[in-house]
Amino acid sequence: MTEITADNAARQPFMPLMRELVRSYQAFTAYDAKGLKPFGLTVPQADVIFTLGNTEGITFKEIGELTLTTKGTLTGIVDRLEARGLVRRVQENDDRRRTRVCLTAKGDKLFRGVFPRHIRYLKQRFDRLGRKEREQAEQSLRKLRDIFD
Amino acid sequence: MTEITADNAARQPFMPLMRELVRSYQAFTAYDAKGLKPFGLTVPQADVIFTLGNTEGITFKEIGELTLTTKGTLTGIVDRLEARGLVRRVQENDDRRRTRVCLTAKGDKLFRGVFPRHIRYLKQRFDRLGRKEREQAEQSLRKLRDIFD
DNA sequence: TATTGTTATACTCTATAACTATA
DNA sequence: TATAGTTATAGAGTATAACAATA
Repeated sequence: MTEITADNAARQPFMPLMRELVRSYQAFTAYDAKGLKPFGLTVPQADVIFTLGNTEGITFKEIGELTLTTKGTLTGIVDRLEARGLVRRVQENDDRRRTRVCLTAKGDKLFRGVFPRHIRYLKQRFDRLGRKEREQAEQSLRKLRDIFD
Repeated sequence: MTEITADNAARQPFMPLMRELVRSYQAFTAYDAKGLKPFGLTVPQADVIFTLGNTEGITFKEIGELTLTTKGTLTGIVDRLEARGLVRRVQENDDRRRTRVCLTAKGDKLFRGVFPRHIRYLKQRFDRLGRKEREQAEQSLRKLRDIFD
């Protein structure tokens, strides 16, 4: 058990794993963002649109839980989507504190046009992994997530 | 080979892997940012400070390559670190287009104080993985990165 | 001409905390 | 009192492209 100093810290056995996690996410998200850009969507915006797709609308709270976005941030994202006419806010009647966010017709049209195309775009890369590799990666990432949750 | 539509897209076999990649990174980076906050460092700022540690200074170009940050963004990050007296810019003599960024004495002190502590903080969590799991995760993430590079 | 880094623009996202209205 | 969402504050990071200095 040697002490951790500034000089030897970088040699901790988990450092390569941490680096790979960060760099692989950066590489993925850059590719993801690039594919969404032509549709005028940022990654967090697309996350919301894709979450709302094929639903009757979801409350802010639920969207926040699904996308790991805090409520203040989500208000801004939804504001921008609403300004573009892609979603609308609907007050719930049974509990008037709640607001459901729904895709508009225009938003649904975008969802149906963009989502499958974007999935194909991502699939091009993910398909370079074999089934076994994919399952292995999925399992490893799940463990990694558990560590930090 | 069925067509990908908005309705079945979410059932593509790579979707769980993608979700795990994003969520595990989000969980990690939230923990990471929380540990850096008391030192007044953001994640990208710490990335730069840690990259500069134990070096004689590195050029913008190299830092950008190591941290995957574009030059315009890096200028801003370095500006903020310089304003706090943690780094300084040094013009290179052999090629005067290049600027090396170095830790100041204050920056080095911060590096030596924060880096080992932060590594221990991260290690607490990463050590919950066994050696085998860690190596497996590292290997999977490397493959994942290759796909998007 | 090509490269290094800066500047300008214009946003988007972020955390945080106080606030409003409902329950 | 607690919860859902908004607002206010104050950055920080981002992409992009034009730019200056140097090679």
